[in-house]
This record gives sequence, C-alpha cells and structure tokens, in this order.
Amino acid sequence: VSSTCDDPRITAFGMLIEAHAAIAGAVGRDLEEAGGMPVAWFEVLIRLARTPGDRLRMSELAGQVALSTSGLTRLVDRVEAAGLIARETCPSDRRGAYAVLTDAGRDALAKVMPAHVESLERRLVDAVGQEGLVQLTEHLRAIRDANRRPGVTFASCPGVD
Amino acid sequence: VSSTCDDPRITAFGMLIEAHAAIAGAVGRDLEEAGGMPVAWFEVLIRLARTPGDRLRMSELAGQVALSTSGLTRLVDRVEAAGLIARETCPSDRRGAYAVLTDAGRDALAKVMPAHVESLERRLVDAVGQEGLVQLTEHLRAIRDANRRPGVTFASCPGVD
DNA sequence: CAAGATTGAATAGTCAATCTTT
DNA sequence: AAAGATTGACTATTCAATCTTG
Repeated sequence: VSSTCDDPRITAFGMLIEAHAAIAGAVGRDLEEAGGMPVAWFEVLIRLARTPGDRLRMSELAGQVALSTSGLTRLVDRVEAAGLIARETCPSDRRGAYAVLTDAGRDALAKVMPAHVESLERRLVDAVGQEGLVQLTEHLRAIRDANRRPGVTFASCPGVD
Repeated sequence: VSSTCDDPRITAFGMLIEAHAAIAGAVGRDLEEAGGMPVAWFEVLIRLARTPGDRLRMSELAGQVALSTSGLTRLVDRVEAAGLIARETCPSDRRGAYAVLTDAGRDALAKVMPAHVESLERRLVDAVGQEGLVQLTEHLRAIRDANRRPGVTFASCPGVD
C-alpha cells in the first residue's frame, strides 16, 4: 500500500498544509495578544498600506488575501465596523468599490507592527534562516502564480504584488 | 508608512497564505473532479494509509491534518459515514479511539491517487522544479516543527511524521 | 481530577443567485 | 448581457463545556 504514499510530491503538499496551519495559528495568537486583531484583519490592513493611495478594489483585495469575493465582502464589513477601513465608490466606474485605510487603521497597523515582525522573526526566520527565507518566498511565489484562480485575473491597479 | 510594509518577513508570510490558498484550492478542485473527494478526506485517508496498521489515534490525526480535535471529530464523522474509515476503541485505554482505514477507503485512495499525483506534478513540481521541491519541503517541515501547537505534543504511536 | 473524545453555540467561509452599472 | 459587489442558504471550523475512563 505504502509505495506511492511516500511520494515526495504528496509529502510536500501535506507539509504545506501543516506548516501553513501551524504558523498561521501561532502568529495569529501572537497578534491577538499584541493588538487584539485577527490575522485576517492584519492582512487586509497591510495590503492596503502597501498600495499608493492606501486603497484597493474589492476584487483585487480578495485575490490578495486569498478569499472569494463574497468572503471578502464580509471580512471588509467587520473591519469597517471596527473603523479601521472604509468603503468608497469608484468614481470612474460606479459598480466598483474601494476599500480604503482610515487613520485609525493606519494607527492600529503601526501599533501591532513591531510585535508582529518580532513574531515572524522568531517563528519564520529562526526556523528557516535568512537565506532560507528568500528561497522559500520565491518558491511560494512561483506556486501562487502557477495556481491563481481562473476568475481572479484582474489587471487594473498598479501591480504591487 | 511603507517602510516596514515591505519587510521580507511580512512578504514571506503573506506569500505562504496566498500560495497555500491557491494550490489547496486548485488541487482540491482537481480531486473533486477526479474522485469526487474533498481534499480534507484525502488527507485523512493518506495519513492512515501511511501508518502501520492503517490506524491513528484521533488526537494524533488531528495534529497531522491541522485541525482541532473537535474539528477532526466532525471530519471523521463525515468520512466514516461515507464508509471510507471506521472508528475503533483503543483496547489498552478505553478513553481513546482509533480511526482505521476500511477496505473501501483503501480502494478509494488507490482510485484517486494517480490523478492526484499528476495534479501535484503539474501544480507543484512544474512551479518550483525537482530541486525546489526538496528545498521547499525541508523549509516547510522546519516551520511546522518550530510552531507545533502547545497542546498537540502527543508522543504515542510510532512517529511516521 | 487529568486526559481523550465528543457535543453545543457561535463564527467565518463557500457557491449560487441577485442587484446595479457598463 | 457581462462585470463588480453583495446577499441568502449552507458547510466547515473553532472555543468552551461535557462525558467517560484512568
């Protein structure tokens, strides 16, 4: 039975699932402690902060945080209710909406950032090393790019991956 | 604002989230097509098939598939209802339960395996290469090991990572 | 009373259908 | 009629509480 079970591809895939769950869980707990913020919220805030104008279209943001558009709508609902982001209708295309970082959101982000970076240093860099971090990032980027969702092409907004 | 936002540690973490979602989604869709089986079911079956006796304690299995014990209880409920695994009480400690692969489960696994491996070859190996796959696996293993959940130590059952 | 597993209540996510604008 | 976003119905997961056995 076991012949194909130890296939390196299957092992790699299983490891991706385990590693993701382990570190997302651990970093999430760190973040809750530090700033009382779910890791999904942080991902939204940081993606916005990285973008010129501190704003991103809903679809684009959905792709970046790896959620369906409906999942993102609900996540944005929650973060907006907390006052950390706001919605703005796109002036040039009134079907579209932007999620925009508020001042409170910028502050919240700045507040948790040091603890978060320290958490990542400990949980990520200590595990794989400086050099490993670079390798790992490139591999993961290749995997992401090779497996983007069919629908989520969306090429507007300047590409700040 | 943007200074710390492009920190390589933050980028790496974000990439892990995106890559995981992208490939888990894609492979999951492939698997549904091929064998009509959710990827979570496959993860359960393969972990059992890799173990001597084709059985694993509930807690141990929970750790391996990256679920809480209650999450695993429910997943096992579903897979058991489909007849692919069965529960057995542990003879030496009647608090504990084993999840055991059934013949039907072994068959189902064998049936989807070729398509699954082909899917991984395309989506994983084509993206990072043969050599990359090995590097990636080791990095992920390091991350997993460095961030195991506090409660999920559980040292019984022979260790077939 | 601690450990292993399960259950209840609550949360977050998905897919399919809908609404608005192009 | 297609694109962007939202909503409704449903599924899967978690945390906290419970039950059983050691």
